Amino acid sequence: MSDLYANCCVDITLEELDRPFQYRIPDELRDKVKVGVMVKAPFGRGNRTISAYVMEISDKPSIDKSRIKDLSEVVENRLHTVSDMIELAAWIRHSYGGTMIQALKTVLPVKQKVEVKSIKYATLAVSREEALTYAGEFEKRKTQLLMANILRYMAENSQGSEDKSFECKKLIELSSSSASSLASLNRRGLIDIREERVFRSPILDEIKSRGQEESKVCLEANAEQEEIISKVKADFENKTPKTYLIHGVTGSGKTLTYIEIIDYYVKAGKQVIMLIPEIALTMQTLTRFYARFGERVSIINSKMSAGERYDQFIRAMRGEIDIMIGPRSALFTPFTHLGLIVVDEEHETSYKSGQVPCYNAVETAVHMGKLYGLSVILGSATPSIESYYKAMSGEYQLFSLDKRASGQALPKVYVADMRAELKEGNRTIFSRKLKELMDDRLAKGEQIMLFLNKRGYAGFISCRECGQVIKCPHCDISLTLHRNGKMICHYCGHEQDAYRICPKCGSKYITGIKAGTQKIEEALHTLYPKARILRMDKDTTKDKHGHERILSAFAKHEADILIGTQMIVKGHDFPLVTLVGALMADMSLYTSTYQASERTFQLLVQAAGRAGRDSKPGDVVIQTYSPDNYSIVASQRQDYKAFYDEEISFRSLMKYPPVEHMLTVHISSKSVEKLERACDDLKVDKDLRTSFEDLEIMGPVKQNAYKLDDEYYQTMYIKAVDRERLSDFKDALDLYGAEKGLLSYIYLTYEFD
DNA sequence: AGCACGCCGACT
DNA sequence: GTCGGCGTGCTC
Repeated sequence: MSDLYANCCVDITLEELDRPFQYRIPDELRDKVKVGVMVKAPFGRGNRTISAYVMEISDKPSIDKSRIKDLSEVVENRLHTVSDMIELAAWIRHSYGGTMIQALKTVLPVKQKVEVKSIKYATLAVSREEALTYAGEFEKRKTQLLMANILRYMAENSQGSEDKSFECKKLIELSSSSASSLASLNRRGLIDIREERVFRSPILDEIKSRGQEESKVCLEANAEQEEIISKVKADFENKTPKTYLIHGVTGSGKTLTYIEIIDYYVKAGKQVIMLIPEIALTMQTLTRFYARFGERVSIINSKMSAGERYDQFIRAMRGEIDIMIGPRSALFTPFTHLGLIVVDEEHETSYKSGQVPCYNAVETAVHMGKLYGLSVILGSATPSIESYYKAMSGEYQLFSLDKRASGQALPKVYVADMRAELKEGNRTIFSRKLKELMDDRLAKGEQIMLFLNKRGYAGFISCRECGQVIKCPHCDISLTLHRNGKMICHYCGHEQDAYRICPKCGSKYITGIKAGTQKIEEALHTLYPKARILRMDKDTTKDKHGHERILSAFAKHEADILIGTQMIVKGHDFPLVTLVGALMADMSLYTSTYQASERTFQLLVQAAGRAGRDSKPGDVVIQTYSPDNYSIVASQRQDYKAFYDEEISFRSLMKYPPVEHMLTVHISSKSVEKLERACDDLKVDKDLRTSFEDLEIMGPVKQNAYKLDDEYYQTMYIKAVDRERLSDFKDALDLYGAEKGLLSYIYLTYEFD
């Protein structure tokens, strides 16, 4: 019998090793080795044992037979995953970067080894004086200079505290020595090396059950909902599954629609994954699913340990459950008869992973739909521009739910023009309309939420008299004020002196805007000495459960007014809140990203949705310096379509996604000089530019936070009509870095759209 | 990443 | 000679 070979992906996260390695399958392992299984194999000169995943099995060797080693063993008792998952991992690697092993690990239901991420620390094992003596001797011998460097550095930097510890990686850098000299010192017993496990900080504990049940859940689908349900059913029966986008205003009964469709799939013997932003994983939603599907539903969340999550995956694999509900990681539940993926609140940013590979769960779900022939339903009250654009172009089928299921009216929204308030002598933070409504609610004993939009506060410059915000003439993105008195665009690098007077109206009230939740609290105290006020921001939520403590206190009506930033507008239901004030609503309009308007609109619509959830009607006051801006106007009318039309014409004019595609390249280094030299070279490199003439390449330019954690950053933006060209550019840039030998001290990270 | 190999200066 | 630090190169 001829030999069989396994092409494996080794479990070492390193660019150079990100390619298949081939091993011979020994006869006794033949029936155990399958695509997707985890194996142990000898690797490197020392034949140390490493883990690997089998990607492919073939009968011919791809390199000289003598160089191929045997697999040592198959790691059993793990979930074997179908080759589909490997294809998916390959797509994730290609689309979002990183190494294959990183992509595989996000996709495969592997019992993560309790995040064995650890940091090593070194401590002097001898006194400072002795260390210096040793260093002197090492220097004398002229051959152990690096060890001397380390000792000297440690001795000099541990004044005062005797057993100060140094992070090994940094120590090596700062004392310009090497890993082997550090190991040598350890062997000699001059230093101690201690390893400390680092646990990733879990996503804020925000899901604690609220305990209040939704009183009137409509159990019957109405005509609007029924139309969606029957259309999706029909597509399923005709075996033409599609991707659908449901645009439904708050309270229009999206969840009921999902439940009906899910029920249909489950009855047809299919399994379902439902993604929910972590923040919205409340008891309210979950109890509805339990009520309908009972034990056939499972939930995973970030509070669960790796082991608990793994157990749920095993249940899914065995077919013990039909529905998995969870955050983005639930997307990779290893169902064997998956038929449908639902993504609720699809516009939420938490669907983008923060770690490599930075996959977007919405895009990935849609891709999985195509790959495996699944129906995919995306739902939101404020769909992302990307998704709506795809719905408009016919890639997704669009459904709208325009009416509230209960027939209740949407809150009344007022816009307060803060320029007019100033002109008419009101110098306080609150507009007269907001003040009037606050008086009223406090008198009635109803609750108020004040939402301070601080998102992306980055020192942009605006005129308090006319509301003019200074923007880049090339990018239509607000300029940021730097300490040196210059205004800079960090997309294209445009730079000019800061204005002293407003270029539009000549007013001298042109400044960077400042405000904070404390200021608002103080103002409220003066205005309403008797009102009970809660403030939620970084200061008041420092301790572990600060967040929940404040929210539950407010829910119990222990306060009349809640002040906070973004964190108070998402997913919390407070039935007694009948007034929402959005202060500085336009703040997020001028962040330096092309999504500024989209974020603003979404935030305002969501904030507005907090008012009048119960029987009493709600009011909303939006305070702004730019009442004419389309995101403000559209959010006042709660008119998504109007907002979308304006926004998409802006995006196509400026060639921003989704009309065209954009790649952000972060270039970083520990050394300023090396970074600047490399970036200057890059700016003028002909080869790269001539082979990518069809792309618009901007930068590299210095970032706003130029230095971060001892690392210096510059950024490049590349725009292209075709997304594939951006992937090409990424590969070319990687190659450029490798050829010029830059990669040892310069890091490149990529971000698409 | 982590290991072995080999160069080269220093010391017996 | 030979010991050992430290840079280099490679991994099926």
